Amino acid sequence: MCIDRRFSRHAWRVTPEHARRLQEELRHFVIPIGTLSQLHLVAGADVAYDRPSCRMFAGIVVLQLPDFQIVETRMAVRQTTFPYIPGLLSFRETPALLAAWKQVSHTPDVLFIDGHGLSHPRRFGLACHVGVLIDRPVIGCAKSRLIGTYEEPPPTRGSTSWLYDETGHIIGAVVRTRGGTRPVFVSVGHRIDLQEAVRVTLLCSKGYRLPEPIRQADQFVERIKRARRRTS
DNA sequence: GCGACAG
DNA sequence: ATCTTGTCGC
Repeated sequence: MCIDRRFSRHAWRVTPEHARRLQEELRHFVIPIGTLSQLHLVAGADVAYDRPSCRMFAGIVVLQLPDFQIVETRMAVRQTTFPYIPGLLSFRETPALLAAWKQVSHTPDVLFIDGHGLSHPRRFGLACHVGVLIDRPVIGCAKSRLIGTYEEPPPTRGSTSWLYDETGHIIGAVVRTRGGTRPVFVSVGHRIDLQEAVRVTLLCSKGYRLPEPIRQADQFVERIKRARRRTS
């Protein structure tokens, strides 16, 4: 029986209440400023789940610019130990992502994470959590909204609009990385400002909706999962 | 109580 | 995220 089913019955180390308290504590360590002095190596991180075995496959792919050639791929497998709860995603995926990160030898100039950063209920989404722990520039790039309001950006590639919180403060950007398709939600993860995050996201978008680093990480973990689906 | 809700 | 084949459209 996997953790998602045990959830309603009992036992984990960190309860949702505790997790939220930790986010309120850790949010103060996020550095929402900074620009990249160079952009030679970029990386993307993502996680895939295998329902039946309750395992998760975290992967990190490092690419070199300007050709986007893959220079390194690393992965880690972990048993799922925390349920998916909107706003607490990092407590589910961070352990596996960190395990994969520790194996990376080509330290990238920036890391793209598949999820939100500051555009989060407590301003501490997955991108911030991972960013603070590895203390490296991280950009949060999510495929859908978690919180905030925004106006649909023009349908042409490169157009953007801001994402605001209930107070009217900017917490992220809605970016059209490709014409004719839904935009992505970019936010600060760590050690980079929003403007720079948007700029780099567009620079790394190679004709697809998802920035190339994340798209590659996506395919990578998907392949790993299929290849190991029958092993235990 | 009702609707929203990253992956 | 995952379950899943073909199909409509640029």
